[in-house]
Amino acid sequence: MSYFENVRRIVLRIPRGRAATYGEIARAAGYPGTARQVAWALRGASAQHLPWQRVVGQGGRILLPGDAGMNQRLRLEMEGVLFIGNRVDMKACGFKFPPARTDPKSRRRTPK
DNA sequence: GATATGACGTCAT
DNA sequence: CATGACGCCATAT
Repeated sequence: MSYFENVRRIVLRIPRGRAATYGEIARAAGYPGTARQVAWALRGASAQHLPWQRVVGQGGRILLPGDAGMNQRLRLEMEGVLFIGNRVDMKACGFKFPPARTDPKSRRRTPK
């Protein structure tokens, strides 16, 4: 299992109309402190069926430079993500990842 | 193994 | 708010 695949899984669970930050994704994927690598993994995301537009920087800031950034904003607005100035309204559209469960009872799918 | 590269994050100016 | 320095770490060369 590669780093890329784990990150990919997390990104895929961001619901439509919501957004998450690189750092949050890194944490949710089990690699805290690897926000940059998340960005790296998203290169070519468009060719990977990944909702790359739902990944933004801390505070909802769009970090993609130039046209790509405009593109991202449009895509987000298209799916209903709200903006406040140049940033995503994380307060309203920030996706909270479910906390990692250690409780065996609630563990589901591929138990082993 | 050594260096270089980033769609990052945080803290200090 | 704008910069800059630094830490971070998977890949690329």
